[in-house]
Amino acid sequence: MTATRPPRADAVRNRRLLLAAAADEFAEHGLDASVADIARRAGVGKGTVFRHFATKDDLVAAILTDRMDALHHLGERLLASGDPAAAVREFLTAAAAQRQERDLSFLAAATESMPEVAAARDRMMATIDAVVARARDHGAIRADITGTDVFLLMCAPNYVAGYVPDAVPDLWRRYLAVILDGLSPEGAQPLPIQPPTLT
Amino acid sequence: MTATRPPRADAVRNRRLLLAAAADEFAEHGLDASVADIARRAGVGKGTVFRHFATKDDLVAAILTDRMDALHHLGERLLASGDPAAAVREFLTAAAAQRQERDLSFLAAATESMPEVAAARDRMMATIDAVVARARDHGAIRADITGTDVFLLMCAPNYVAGYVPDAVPDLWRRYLAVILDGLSPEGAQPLPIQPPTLT
DNA sequence: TAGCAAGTTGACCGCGCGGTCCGGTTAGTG
DNA sequence: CACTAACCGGACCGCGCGGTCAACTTGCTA
Repeated sequence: MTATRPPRADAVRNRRLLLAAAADEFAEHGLDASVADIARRAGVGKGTVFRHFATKDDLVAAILTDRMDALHHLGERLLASGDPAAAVREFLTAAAAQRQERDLSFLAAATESMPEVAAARDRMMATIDAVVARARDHGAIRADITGTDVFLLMCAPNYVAGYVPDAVPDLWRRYLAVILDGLSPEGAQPLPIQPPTLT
Repeated sequence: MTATRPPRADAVRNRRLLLAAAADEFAEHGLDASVADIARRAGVGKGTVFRHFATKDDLVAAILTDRMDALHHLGERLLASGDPAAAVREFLTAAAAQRQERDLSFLAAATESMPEVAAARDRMMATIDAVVARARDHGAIRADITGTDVFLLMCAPNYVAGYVPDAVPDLWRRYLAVILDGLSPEGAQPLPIQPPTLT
């Protein structure tokens, strides 16, 4: 048996500091944020970064899985609540709000092949599927929309709003509203092209 | 007076080769595509790149202005044609098709501060404003949508479709249809947040 | 066809990156 | 309290980048 000791207190603290600093640094400078800057921001040496995360990609993966799991848990809570239509609306709103605070969506492309990230995404996808299926069954959203569609459309409001130079706070709400109108059964035209499946 | 000679024939050819090679290389490797690779792909030396474009950013700017001007001219043609609703639909379809062939939308962020790019964007924006205003006046799209809104929403279908791993051709059409339904007056809920203005 | 400005080339430069490594430090244990 | 394994820090490495330059080649003109 590998009876591993619990990690030292400072190691736990530094790991948390590093994740926070990295999220901030990536949000400000994109994927090009340097490991040295992240270490400086966290107040530790560069070597400490690589002790906790073998490569820069592993660090990115850790941030992403944390964020996706947060949405996963939110989805489960919404499923337990009553209103199927509100659940979809609130899920998409929360996802956009998370991205508004710190837009890290570009990190997804960099780590799509890492199994831990894929697993977290699958967990989140399963929850979205459930939320969307329930709303569809209640006629709260159009019949030809799948969970995968909603997953893909999730990031669009922030992406769109991000093109405005001096960040208008909450502008994403405007485009989320447009997309929600597009998802509603009212006045829906038939969709071309079959819905996609992931992996 | 500065009576400049016309450029030499090989210089004109190389400039064209470089723009094409750079567009391909950026589409494949993102903004990180190296100048050396672009030169190799165009079949010229690295020095030649910097003779035509003072910096890598200038090269990016040249590609972007070309593409935006193409859409600008399309918009003008659509304005001359009859159907206001079809004009919006066709403009957005063409914009998405351009991005489908080679997605270079990420280049915009890198050069947003360059005046020549801003000028090309403003030309395109003016055309979009006209196309959207005409459609709005005819009741073809909802009353609370502006040209800037459409400009911002333009890239969303490709962005959304781009998250699917093994590129489903024309998947963007599905999400363009969702957004077009969201832009239609039918079943439109009031939008939160005022429409943005650029610069 | 002679002359030359314009164009081309690839070796070269400095820089900052991701990642390594080892000597010094410190938190937890018996 | 003394010991030690885990942890930390930052100098260091090799690499590939954007950009420069001086020697060479070539399309145009008179």
